[in-house]
Amino acid sequence: MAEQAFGEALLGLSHVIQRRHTQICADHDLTPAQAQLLCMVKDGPRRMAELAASLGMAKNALSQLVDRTERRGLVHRESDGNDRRVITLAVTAAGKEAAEAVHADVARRLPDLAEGLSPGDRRQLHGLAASVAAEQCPGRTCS
Amino acid sequence: MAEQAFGEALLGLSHVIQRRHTQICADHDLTPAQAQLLCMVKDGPRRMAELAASLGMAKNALSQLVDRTERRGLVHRESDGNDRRVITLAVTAAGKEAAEAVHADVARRLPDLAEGLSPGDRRQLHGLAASVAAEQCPGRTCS
DNA sequence: TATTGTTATACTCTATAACTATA
DNA sequence: TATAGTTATAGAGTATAACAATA
Repeated sequence: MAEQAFGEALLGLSHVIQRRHTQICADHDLTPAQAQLLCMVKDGPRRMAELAASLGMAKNALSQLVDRTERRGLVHRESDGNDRRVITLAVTAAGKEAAEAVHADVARRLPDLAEGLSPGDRRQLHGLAASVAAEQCPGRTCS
Repeated sequence: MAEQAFGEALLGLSHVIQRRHTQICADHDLTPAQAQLLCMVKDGPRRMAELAASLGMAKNALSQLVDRTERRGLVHRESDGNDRRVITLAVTAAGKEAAEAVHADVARRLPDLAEGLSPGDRRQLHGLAASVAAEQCPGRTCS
């Protein structure tokens, strides 16, 4: 068994997680980007600028992602009224349903990746992953 | 501090790793896909079909990735001689240099993500990540 | 003038289907 | 006929730059 450096091990873990997540999203006819967007608006409308910042993407990239997601009937743009420059994004009923289905499936199927570990090791990994993610990217609990 | 489910914690960890890796690749003027390709051919030529299987992508998708990478002067196609259908892919000098630079940078900078952990926790995470990655995706040690 | 969001354009990545050349 | 690889086409994602409307 080759000694694998820490960096490579993290990268390998990330790859298997990403691959499984993409599959889960695809099973619900979603791309990962759209699933993430839905997750952030499923509990109430949010401004475009706020979403772009949370997603770590430029506002124009978000605008294009929203275009595609809106075309699928999963979200819709709304005017805010007070400031007429502002657009808020809300989920549709179909979007909310999809978001919750993916979220449940992530919780159910992603942990399978660690099925080869002992229960104690799984708990360890759970805690360490949460700790690193929280430190590097605070306020980002999304499927 | 919100209780984060295991699936969400894994996803959060994967996101921060992926983001950092993409940045490291970009610092060397590479995309993650191209860096991965370079990594697989940097120690000797490989057949297209073999590469496609290793990368988990269809052979036509690989052909296109190779097109872009070859256009940048990082790899080049060679005929195998024996079977004239076969094409082998080799790195150029520039490609080899880039591959090794990225590889070194991954080893140097990716572990920083875990800098908030104790040395013991880092060792734990290292072992657990390597174990899960090896089980889910054997033979895949690549930057 | 500064801010919010969009449009235009370009490039990467990946997928499906149809294709060429060799075996 | 089967295999190795390519080409055509399309859609998703993201980036930069220029733009429109509102404050």
